[in-house]
Amino acid sequence: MTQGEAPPRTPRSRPTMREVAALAGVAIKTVSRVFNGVPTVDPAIVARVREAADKLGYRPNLTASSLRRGDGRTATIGMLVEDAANPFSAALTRTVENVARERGSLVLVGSLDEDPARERELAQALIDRRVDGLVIVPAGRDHSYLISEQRSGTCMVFVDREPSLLDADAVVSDNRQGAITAVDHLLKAGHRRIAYLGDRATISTAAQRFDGYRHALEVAHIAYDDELVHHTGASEEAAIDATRHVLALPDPPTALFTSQNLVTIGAVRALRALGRQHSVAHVGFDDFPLADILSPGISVIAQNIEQVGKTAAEMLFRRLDGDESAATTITVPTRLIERGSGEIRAGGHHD
Amino acid sequence: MTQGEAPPRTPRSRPTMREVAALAGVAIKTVSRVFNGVPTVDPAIVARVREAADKLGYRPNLTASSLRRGDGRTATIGMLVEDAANPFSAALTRTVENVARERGSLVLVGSLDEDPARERELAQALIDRRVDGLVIVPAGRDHSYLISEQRSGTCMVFVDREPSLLDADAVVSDNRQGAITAVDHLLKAGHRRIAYLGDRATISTAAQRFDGYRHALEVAHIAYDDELVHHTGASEEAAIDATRHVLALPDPPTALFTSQNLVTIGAVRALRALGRQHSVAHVGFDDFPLADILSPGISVIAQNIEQVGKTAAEMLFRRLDGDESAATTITVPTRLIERGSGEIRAGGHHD
DNA sequence: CGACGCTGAGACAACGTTGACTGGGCGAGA
DNA sequence: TCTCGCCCAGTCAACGTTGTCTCAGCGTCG
Repeated sequence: MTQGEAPPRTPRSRPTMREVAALAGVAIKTVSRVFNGVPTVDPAIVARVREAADKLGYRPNLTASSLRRGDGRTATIGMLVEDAANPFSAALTRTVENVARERGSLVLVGSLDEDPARERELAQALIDRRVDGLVIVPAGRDHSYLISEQRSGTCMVFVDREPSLLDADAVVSDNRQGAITAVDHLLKAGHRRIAYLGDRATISTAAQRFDGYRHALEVAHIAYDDELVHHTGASEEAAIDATRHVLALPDPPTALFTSQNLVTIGAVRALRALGRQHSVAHVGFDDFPLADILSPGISVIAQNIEQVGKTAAEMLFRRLDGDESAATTITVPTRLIERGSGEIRAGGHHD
Repeated sequence: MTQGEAPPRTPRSRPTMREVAALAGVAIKTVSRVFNGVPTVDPAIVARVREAADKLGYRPNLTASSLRRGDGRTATIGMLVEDAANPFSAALTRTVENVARERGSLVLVGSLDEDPARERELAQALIDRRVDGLVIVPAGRDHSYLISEQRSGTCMVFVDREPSLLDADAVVSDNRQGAITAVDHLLKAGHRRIAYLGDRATISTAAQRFDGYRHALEVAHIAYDDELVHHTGASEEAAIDATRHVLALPDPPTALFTSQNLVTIGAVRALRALGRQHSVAHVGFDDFPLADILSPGISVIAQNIEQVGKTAAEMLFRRLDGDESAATTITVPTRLIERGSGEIRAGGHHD
């Protein structure tokens, strides 16, 4: 099998309006009118054009169309998330996609892996493709590079974390209040030594949750103890180590507050490995699948991801529709889900 | 606040090469050369152009570029999955994105929700945006509508399920062999009555897994019993019902083979609700997070999603690079992960 | 019967960019 | 000194589409 044999290996490239027009015996502009649903075309000609288009397998070229069109819209929005594979990002992507679909738009996704350089690169790549707008879960702490894009008319909404050095819309969860709720819940169960295990404090959401933790302790007149606090980064292994470490202290915590998904799961693993899952109370930030099926079930502060994503996408499209009002940050409340682990009382077992 | 106040609300539209050229005092083509890294430009002019571009916040318009360019490539590929939010699709998307990124491409995603009409619509939407290629986890059973697109030069690779009525590349997991392995494993543990709970049999992967189940039983000379088989669809609730139902039979199964993720989780829930999780053996198809942390841990047939996604993306890019060889289907092996639930012996408890 | 308005279709240019070609300046070799 | 060729930047047209304008045909009304 060398190369010669394929006989009807057709033109190799996509048919254009010109070819459809030629086949239908009309002007190219008429084909354009047909595909844009302009009503002032003779039905007989519409039929002829459609037939010719079908025969050729013609599909309009939206990139050419958007280039020529007045508004230059591409009916495509960009979405930058931490990692398309993680459940939080995936759920967010899906809700944004749903809103976009209603508006006839598609979504270009990119994963940042918490790398600010990647954020810049991918944001540029999206802008170079002239997406109509951007939904960003930012990795970096300096978004001034987007100022000129914003001025050039690219709409953008930040999600989960607010923009820095840039004035733009944002939709975030109430991280601080969520953390306060979690810690209050543990305090109510009688705990006085509550450990904090969380992501790196440079990540703004982690910082807010940590702030909530400190605030709740302060209100309860409990002295802050550095030994009970570990900013581990988002990794199960590190969380396992940190959990083991705090539980091995001379005066160990009776309760854990873990402020991020993977940290929560690491803590769950460590507690089970130590056989302490029924004696150490535990509330995690972020819900996760099967949290209810473990024993004890893991109590969590759940974010309303659907509402966050939906709100963000709707904000973006409102901007695209011409809303010029001042940039806002919308805060979406979290809620506590009691499943057992957070209800273990100090100095005793859960029922 | 009516409308008049914003003072330097600049041009509102993006600067073009023309404007950069004007500011730098060169021809538009020279700007083009600079941004394309053509070496035959005086370094002093390069610097002047770059400076002008920076001052204006110029970013090249890739859609215009790809329109004019010979190959018409958009450096964008399309990816259609079942649901961007589910872990399988999300993991797949991410591996494809990784390969695409190396090639300077971005990924447009769309969720099909098992709806063939949506598959068509979204495939068309992607093609209308002139993606360079398509990675599809198909929802429908008739892909002939893609024949003309394929002939027009759009490359496509099917993932997880093979194309029907279309000759195209595919990358799939070895569903049948995986199911055989699962059932064999249960047979080895002494089980003779093994229930099958799975997705609708119209879904090809489900059909293949069911086929593996039947084959393994046949080889073991175990009569097929219709009562032990439920094609529930991919829903936890339905799986819970089906599990309860088979376990309530006069001659109930001693082991379950669940052929899909949500079905597996439903079965897990049902077994726990009945307190039977330590007496009924269980192997699921598809791994899921925290399967190891349950007790017993859930034994599964794990797909190698990363390899599937990577292989598919690489195939696609090989086609884009001009590979014209005949369409192939690549089968990626699965592997059994023993965690406890699948090792429960017939008529007894696991160690 | 002629001017007028309306309907429906084509001609032309332009969106932002790049491929193909042109042309001026300059150094080298005859 | 003249010519040839090279280097570098510019001109022009085109990618596939649509906005704007034009124009032919036809029915209407004074």
